[in-house]
Amino acid sequence: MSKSRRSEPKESDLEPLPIYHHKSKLVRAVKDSTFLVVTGETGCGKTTQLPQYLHEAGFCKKGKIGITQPRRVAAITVAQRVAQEMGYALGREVGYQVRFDDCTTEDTEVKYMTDGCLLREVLADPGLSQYSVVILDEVHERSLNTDILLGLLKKVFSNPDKANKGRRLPLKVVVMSATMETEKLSAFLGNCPVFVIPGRIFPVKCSFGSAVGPKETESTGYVKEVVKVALDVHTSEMAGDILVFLTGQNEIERACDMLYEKAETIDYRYDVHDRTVEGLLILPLYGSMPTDQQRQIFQPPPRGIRKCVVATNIAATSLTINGIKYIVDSGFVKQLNHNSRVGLDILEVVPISKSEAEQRAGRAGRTSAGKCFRIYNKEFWEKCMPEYTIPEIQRTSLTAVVLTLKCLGVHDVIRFPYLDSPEERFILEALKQLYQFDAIDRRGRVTKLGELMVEFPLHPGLTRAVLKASSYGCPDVMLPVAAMLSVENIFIRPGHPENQKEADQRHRALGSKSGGMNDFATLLSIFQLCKSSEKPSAWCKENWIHWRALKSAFSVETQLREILLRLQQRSDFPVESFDGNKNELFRRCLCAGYFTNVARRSIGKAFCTMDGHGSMVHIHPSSALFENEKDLDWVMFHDVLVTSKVYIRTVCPIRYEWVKDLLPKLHEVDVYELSNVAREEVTDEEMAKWENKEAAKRQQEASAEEALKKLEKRNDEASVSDARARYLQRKQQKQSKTT
DNA sequence: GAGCACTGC
Repeated sequence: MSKSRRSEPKESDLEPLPIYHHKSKLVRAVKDSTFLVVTGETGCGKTTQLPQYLHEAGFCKKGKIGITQPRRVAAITVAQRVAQEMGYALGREVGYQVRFDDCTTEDTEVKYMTDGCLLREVLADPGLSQYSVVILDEVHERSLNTDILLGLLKKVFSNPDKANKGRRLPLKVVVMSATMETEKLSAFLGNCPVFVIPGRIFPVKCSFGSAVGPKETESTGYVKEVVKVALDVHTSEMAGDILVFLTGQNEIERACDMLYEKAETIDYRYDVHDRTVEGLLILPLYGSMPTDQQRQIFQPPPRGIRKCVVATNIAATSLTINGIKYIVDSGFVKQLNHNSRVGLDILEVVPISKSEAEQRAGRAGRTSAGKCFRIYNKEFWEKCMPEYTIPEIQRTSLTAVVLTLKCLGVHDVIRFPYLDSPEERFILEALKQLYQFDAIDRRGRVTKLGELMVEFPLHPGLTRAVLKASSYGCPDVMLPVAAMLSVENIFIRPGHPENQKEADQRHRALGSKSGGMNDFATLLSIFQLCKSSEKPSAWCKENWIHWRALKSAFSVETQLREILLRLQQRSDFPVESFDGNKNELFRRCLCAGYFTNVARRSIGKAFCTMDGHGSMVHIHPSSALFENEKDLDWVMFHDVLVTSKVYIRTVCPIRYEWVKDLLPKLHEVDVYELSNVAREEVTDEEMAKWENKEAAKRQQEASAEEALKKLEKRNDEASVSDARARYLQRKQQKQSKTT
């Protein structure tokens, strides 16, 4: 470990990284206070260099340096590079840990990891006693896990004397962010010092278009506009590749078709500023694309050909393409938002934030100066685009988060120090759901079951079903289903109608192989058929199944099985017995996790949900139960999709008797009481008062049947029908545009 | 009668 080896910048570039000039001051700043905010644009070297400086300064003598990243690939590639720069073998002194891949040893001193991994570590060791420094990187991205870690570290180490008691070395916390919101971060961490490192990126000139105004938003056909602008760039700008931002697979394929058609009609050999642009290489890019196809994006185009990549937001942070000089920004993104009023996750197209627009523009300035063409106008920028993207913690279901916090001893989850607090009703909804799952009791305390549940990297409903099945001794049927439901969509639905027909037929056939009336059983049988087939990847191709998704389902299932085995060795693991038929047992176990997702047959083909909102829903055409509704009364479903109708997807029939005892639980909890419980420890007297009130209320709502009638009357589907109305309006406008 | 962005444990 010679000092000189590490103290020189190892970049092959002649110019040292900007951070190099601040080395000694930076190390001093870390030593001087518990919290430090470091800010610097991409390319300043903070992610790779700071841990090396701290290592050299002796921070690893009594603990590790841990650096979190929001993405797996980033954690792995950065660790590789740092190991190389320090002259160590990866996995020894410098290592990384991500799910399914732990490349560290006990002696690892500098450890890169995903934020989710560190959160898991905190659950096992809340004081992070192994670390001398924890660095949270990319904090400006506001990922759910990073936000929670930030709150936890603040809560624990705001009182460093107390928190560092018994530690060999006081813990240092460094929070790294691109330039935005640094004052806010510093204020959050008790006005801690901020260290600014200049960046090393090239200027990007941005211009606004005229196509999209605030009143038009997504209905204007921005796809067409984006295509037009991209072609303009192609025919009038100097050499350099183009990156176009759109929102989804469908749009991207449409845009590529249009570009292809129009680029063909362009007279080849365009004379642009004395350079010859011969043609355009059009490449789509989105997450569910096969990986080898994704790789093509990175190859330089043939001589004289301009590359035009049409991508989702995947190109904003996850993938970096070299040679991009021009950005065409649609101004929209597809985002999953949780709606607590109806208890649904709704995937919708929304305008991006100003900070996100800057991020997109920045993609053109990585290797040289660039240009960014925004298709929307200045008015749209000012009136429709928020300053910053709403952080994930404010637009996601918090059930799992609240359980995690409670297990970490954070009783008052409402007044937890969030950098940005979620709305109280999101938290109340989470508390209610945890209570329904028996994960917390009426006093808001974690139950034994809750302690088991937090161990699983799954949505709490899935975990509940897995634990139920395990207590009945049949985890083998539930683990694969839970795994299949927690990975990305496994069904391929191609764009071309002929292939579509074939894919649909294949999927339907897989459904009937498993009995024909249970989508969960279909998932189980796909898992088993593929696993036992001789050539699983060929089997997937034949059946229009995503092999990549299925592979990850296999790994998830293995992981879940290991966790379960470990937990079953505990003496208090629940054991129950059942002597009905297996098919029924399977569905009953699912109900334990999904009794909130139960619907009863209503007028026509519609079903009415029992979740307290009484929304009208329809079975999705991809379900095996579709068009077999006649004999159905009660069904249970996994997820909801809002498009032309409100659809439930992944469905199976159930019997009312199975959920009869669970349904009252949907109505008995008064969330406001629960929130008071969450705020403070209640006395026995208060508790008794509350329980009396609850009992009286239960008497009033004598049966679930009655509650059901009430619900059907309430017909409280306002938000859903709003969303549906917007969708129909958009569709209509789109149609009128095309005719 | 079909409209799924991206992460992460």
